[in-house]
Amino acid sequence: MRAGEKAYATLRGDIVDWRLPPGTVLAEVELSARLGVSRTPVREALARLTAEGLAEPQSGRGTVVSGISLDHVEELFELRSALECRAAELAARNRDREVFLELHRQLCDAGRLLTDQDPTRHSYYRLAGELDTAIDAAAGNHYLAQALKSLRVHLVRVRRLSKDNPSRLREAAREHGDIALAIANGNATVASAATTVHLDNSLRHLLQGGATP
Amino acid sequence: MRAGEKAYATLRGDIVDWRLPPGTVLAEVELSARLGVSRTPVREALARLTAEGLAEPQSGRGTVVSGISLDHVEELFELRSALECRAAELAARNRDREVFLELHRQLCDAGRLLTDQDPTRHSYYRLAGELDTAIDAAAGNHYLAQALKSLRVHLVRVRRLSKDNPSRLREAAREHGDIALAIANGNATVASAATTVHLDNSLRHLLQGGATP
DNA sequence: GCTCCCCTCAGTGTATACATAGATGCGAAA
DNA sequence: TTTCGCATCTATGTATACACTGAGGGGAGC
Repeated sequence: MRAGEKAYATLRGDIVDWRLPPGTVLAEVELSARLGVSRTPVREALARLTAEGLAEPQSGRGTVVSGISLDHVEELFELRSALECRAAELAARNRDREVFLELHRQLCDAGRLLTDQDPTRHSYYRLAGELDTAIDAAAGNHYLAQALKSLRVHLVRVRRLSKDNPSRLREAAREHGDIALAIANGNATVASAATTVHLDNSLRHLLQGGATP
Repeated sequence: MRAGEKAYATLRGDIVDWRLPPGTVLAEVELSARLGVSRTPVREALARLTAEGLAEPQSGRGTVVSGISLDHVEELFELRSALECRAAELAARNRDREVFLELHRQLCDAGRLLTDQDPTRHSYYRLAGELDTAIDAAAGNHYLAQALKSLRVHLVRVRRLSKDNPSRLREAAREHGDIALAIANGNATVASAATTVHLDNSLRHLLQGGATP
């Protein structure tokens, strides 16, 4: 792997997983020593992180990990809602019916995924991610997919703001199932509405300190 | 101005104004010679352009100006519609009534701006830009504004795909006036609907080879 | 004559040296 | 004692040298 790519991936992971909390100073010389590469690829990585909004230039000198708080979450969800509702509408028009029926079946059955001893909820989040991927693919819009991709980075960070809550995750799985079913049925209006409902529930639980996938 | 900033601004302008058409190879050594800076700031500029989608890595080696065609325009407008409709709704809720009433007045009077001998339609596009800025500010959503900002770069490129059409511009001004009025009235539903109508008209005229601001 | 392999070269990837600007701390003066 | 100014220093901005990879062309073999 290229050194610049490695530096970027490492820093991005560290920021998203809160190993580098907001406000952390990203000094080029220190990072190049820690990551074992020279300053040039580190600079490239910092530029990419800044473009994504994960880092910010600090008063014209230096770079710091960008802050994210519950104040920002409402704005983030407003954008998310706009993008995901539209994606769901487009997906409902162009979808492969069988794909979303299968996702619907799996999501209805997701309760089992949450009863086992998987503390990271890995299998659940993977299924939710598959729904996102399927919607992006069915929507067939490169620009929309790109906008959603850059948005999801921030959403992963936000997820760490609060603890997972099994009962909320089960509700969320059901809501995801509603979305998948509406898309399978080719009903754009219902798909958009189900997405709106899901995001509103997620946001409220998140602001209450509950779980919000 | 910093060399990297200068290189970025120059290349960005050249790409947006079609002086560097899609497919143009952006070679680091050639650019550093042409721009009078070393390869380091050129690399920084190319990285930023790639992140914005104005340039693309070519088969793992080199960078080329990204293509944009009428095939992409529909996708671009789909994303634009999702973002601008939501922005209009938010603006309608939080707006300063007087600001948008004033914009409405100016837009209703925009016919005069188009009758004079301004071939670049500078004064008209400036007014349209003021409406965009006012909506972004009233919406009060940093993430949404950022998404719209990165989208508008591509829209400027698209504008060059077709010639300006005075009669379409006059219609567009009226549509903009409708949007401003709905926002001034605090009616989110109408603001969103007016935006949808405006974008649909713009897209259809663009695809017919007419003007589309 | 065609195809495959090797050599060359061009251009990117990385490292490092040097320039420069902003910040910080210390000292002096009011 | 406090404030202002200067010096120093640290971290970034830029340039350049070197390494390496991938592509393209030419030659040889089948």
